[in-house]
Amino acid sequence: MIDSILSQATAQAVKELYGVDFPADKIVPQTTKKEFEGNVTIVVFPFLKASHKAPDATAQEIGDYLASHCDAVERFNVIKGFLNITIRPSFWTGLLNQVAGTPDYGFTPVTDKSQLVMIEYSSPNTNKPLHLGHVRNNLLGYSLSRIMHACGYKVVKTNIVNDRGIHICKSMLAWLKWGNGATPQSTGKKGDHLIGDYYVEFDKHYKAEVKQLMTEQGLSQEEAEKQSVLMQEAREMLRKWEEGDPEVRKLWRTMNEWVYAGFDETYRRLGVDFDKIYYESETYLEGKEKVMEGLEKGFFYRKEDGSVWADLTPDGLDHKLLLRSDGTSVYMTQDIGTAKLRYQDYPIDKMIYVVGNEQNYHFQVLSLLLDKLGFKWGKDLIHFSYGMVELPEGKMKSREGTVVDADDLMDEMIGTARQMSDERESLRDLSEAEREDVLRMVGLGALKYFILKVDPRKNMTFNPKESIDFNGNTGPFLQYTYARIQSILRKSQDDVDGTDISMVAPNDKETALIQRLIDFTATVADAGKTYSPALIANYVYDLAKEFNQFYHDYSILREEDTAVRVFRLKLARTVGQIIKRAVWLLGIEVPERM
RNA sequence: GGUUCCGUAGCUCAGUUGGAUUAGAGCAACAGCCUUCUAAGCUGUGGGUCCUGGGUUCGAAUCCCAGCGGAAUCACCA
Repeated sequence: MIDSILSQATAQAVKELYGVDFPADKIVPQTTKKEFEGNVTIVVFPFLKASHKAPDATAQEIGDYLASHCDAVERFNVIKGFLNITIRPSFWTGLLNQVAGTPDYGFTPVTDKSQLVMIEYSSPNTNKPLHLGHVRNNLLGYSLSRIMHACGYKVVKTNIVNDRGIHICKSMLAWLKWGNGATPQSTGKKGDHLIGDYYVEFDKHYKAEVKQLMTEQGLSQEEAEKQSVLMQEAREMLRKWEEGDPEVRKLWRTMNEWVYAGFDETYRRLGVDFDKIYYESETYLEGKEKVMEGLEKGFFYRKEDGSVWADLTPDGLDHKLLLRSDGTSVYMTQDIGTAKLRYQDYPIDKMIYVVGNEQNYHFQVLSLLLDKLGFKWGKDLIHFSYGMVELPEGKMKSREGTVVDADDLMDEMIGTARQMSDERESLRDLSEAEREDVLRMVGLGALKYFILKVDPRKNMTFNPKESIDFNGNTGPFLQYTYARIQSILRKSQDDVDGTDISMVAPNDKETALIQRLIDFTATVADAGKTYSPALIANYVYDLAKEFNQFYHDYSILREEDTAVRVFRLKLARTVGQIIKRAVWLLGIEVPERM
């Protein structure tokens, strides 16, 4: 806001002084460094070619022009090529009023004309419970959906559940053999964990069998794996499933229901949800038709053995298999199929897939294929690719039992929040239920912020022993700042909105805070353009940090001048509002006290 | 080997549409601050060849090239 006024005015100055048209949007004013006087800085080096003068002389001339032509500018100083501008006090209070008075500040409204973006995330397999890697996926996807919404898109959150295939058959087989009819009810276990246990059980017996074959019959590992009775039984089960064998289908349906009940609980606790869920069992045959269509149109070709391929060498990629020689589909074919269904269901303008970076190549190929097949959003599909979550000793490995389970992790986070709050007074007068709610918000806030503040592209390290912090650059710090602000507001007697504050001259800390509040709009827009929850996270931390410093340096309630007191209250309240809005974009809740 | 991504403090990470003698936070370490608006906070100290070497220019952690190190991927797996 202040930025655009200044860049417009500067462009005007350059035109009038030097007769050169310089695009205003190329002029990006910056916040003045703390060591120098002023609020906003314009770097004049880019204008030197137009002015044919030394940097400081150019800055001086532009400064003079701005001082006489732009109301917002009170005074300025020049250091080398840097023009530091001090904004008029009344302008600041006006800006604060504007931010405070805009209920949807920073967000672009969604209208009938808005584009529709579909975001696919989560996409679990139904043979094991969610772990830390899924948590990263879910939190990123959900936050992204809110950011896109804030940027004015209609958003459809979707989940494609991988509910069929050999992995589920393994669990089913193990359950039949060693389960003794165990159910979530009979064991008291969450359904997804129960099924996960049988998946592990299968793997254990399978490994033992292979080992036995190798030692007793002297087979190579490859041969042993081929001869494994257990694996053959699992394959047999998959074939029966595909034939629609009623027994197998019934068991499959029952066990999947258990898993879904478990997933639903995990999703609910994580605070994520979906608008539309697709099941692979319902979509995996769909892609075939599209591929055949592409074959007829000559986009693809058929090999002698009957398999269908796409030649992507003109695009710098390889040949890609689309249909096996037996006519069955592969992963890529399925993704084409779900794309088709989705496009039937929704008028998609933009598609975002939140999927780990191990599938970068897959999505490069998918984008080309969808484009060839005539999906208008295919070419520009976004693969929101994120890095893995690693443990200090390396990757998580289910075989070695080093997987960090999502449910356990959430329990631990809430447990830690409970421990820390036991030492505190501030929650004493709340009811048991209210207190638990706060602990839940804080524990999950810590987890969510920990994951979202990191650049998604990077692999991140999670150390279970040191666990996630609650101090410093963390979710609880943001929540604490918000709760502290609410506490001040509860204690204030002033009529915040009915008092005139236009004559207040803000100090440096206050102008810095107001500037940061204004920046929220640009930050949200940037986050939407670059698909980056981390941008929001780091923005809101800076804001909260700045407020806490202000809080310690200047009293608010004890300030004697009413106008100044009210101005500060309003500032604090607005900071609170923006923190709440910003962390909402991350899927983090804020408690009124903590 | 091909392609893509990453490399910043002891650790976890910001900063990358090029900007200010001094590259920022947090954690960990050390020293302070609770009769005072919530100490999950604030202040200070120590800690860096921004992987290396070139180049581009008024100016490079940021852009380009080469190299080194790490990750992912290159299946009739998903």
